Amino acid sequence: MALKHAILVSLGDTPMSGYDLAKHFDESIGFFWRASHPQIYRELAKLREKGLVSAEDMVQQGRPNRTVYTLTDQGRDELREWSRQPSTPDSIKDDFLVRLYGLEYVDVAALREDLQQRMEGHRDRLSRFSAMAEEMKPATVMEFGRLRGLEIGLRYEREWANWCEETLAALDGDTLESLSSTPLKLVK
Amino acid sequence: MALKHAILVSLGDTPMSGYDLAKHFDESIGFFWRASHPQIYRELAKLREKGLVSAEDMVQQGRPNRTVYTLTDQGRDELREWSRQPSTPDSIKDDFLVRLYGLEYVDVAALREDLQQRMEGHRDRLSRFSAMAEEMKPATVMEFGRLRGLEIGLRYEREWANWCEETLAALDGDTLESLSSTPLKLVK
DNA sequence: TGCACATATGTGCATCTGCACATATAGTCT
DNA sequence: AGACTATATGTGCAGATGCACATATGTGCA
Repeated sequence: MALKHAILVSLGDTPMSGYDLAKHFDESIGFFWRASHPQIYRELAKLREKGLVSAEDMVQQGRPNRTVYTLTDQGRDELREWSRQPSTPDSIKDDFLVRLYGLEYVDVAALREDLQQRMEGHRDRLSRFSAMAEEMKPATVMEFGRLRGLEIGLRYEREWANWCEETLAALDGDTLESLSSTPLKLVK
Repeated sequence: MALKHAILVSLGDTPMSGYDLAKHFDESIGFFWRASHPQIYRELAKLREKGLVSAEDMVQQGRPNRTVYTLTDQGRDELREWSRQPSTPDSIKDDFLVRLYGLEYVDVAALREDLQQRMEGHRDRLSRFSAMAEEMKPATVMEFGRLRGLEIGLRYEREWANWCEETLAALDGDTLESLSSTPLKLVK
């Protein structure tokens, strides 16, 4: 469970409110670990109880008050402890690939639409990541790590975008029509 | 939720028991959607109740009896219905990348170990996938879809393996030592 | 005045998921 | 005879997750 740790790391950069964190997850660290705001608020409450973060109420004029959380030394210790455990292997869970796996049972027109959407998403992120990576000149250990993270994100998006394009071309062309539609039988 | 649909598609290939399905998930479709055996048995019970699969008890000699499940026409309809909904965007949840993002707080020796492990895993799967892809000569629509799935899996593993190697080299070299260890401050 | 919107923080509920544990049959190995 | 392995199917529980909904403040706009 890295939501906890993603929050701790984020708060290590700078103290933040739950609201800030939610936005931060939407923008930067969210590529590695997504989280919704209720999830974040709930987790913050737990972290506070355990003393891994400290909380301070900030009065604001013109806007509702905020509770700003700060990483504690205990939180830092927890991060180090956690980093000594082996990471859980990455596991893909992709709706779309399950459809492709069962292509015979699927509405191909809808799949094509979906694929188009995906491709655009991957291209968007690819260009955003490329721009970000070019700006980064790592001067600290942390920045080095983040650039490496950006780098795998970039490659991930690039491969997906290309794959979508190729797959779309194959689906639009006569590839499908040339194939038998007989469901395959697995050998026992 | 594609576990349901991953099961339906699998049963479309050939009727299977829960035990068979669990193995099948470990081997083939599991690259797109992982599932443990309790999860599969529970899901099967639900699918049966809804009439999306039918069940038949098979008496075996020398081994415990099995319940074999078959995809029904209703199940096929459900798959088509499902395929018309847009797929849920793929979301990465990676422990390891969160650590890299918070590199300053992390035990780098442990991270290196972890990275080595990862690289080996990716290389293993890469060579397995390559071998599988070379054997495949798609003759049906279904096989075409599965080859495309294998193709993205292959690229995914290749990029990860390369990235691991590069990152490991950077961590083993003097890259880190040349960097300041001052935690970066984010601009507000 | 009324309404939508951004900020800010939550609760409630249904499911998904992972992990440990339970149970039963039959073959193999020492 | 006892232990181990493979086959086969589950239960129980805790934690993660997603989604809808609730609530409060202040600004801008028609």
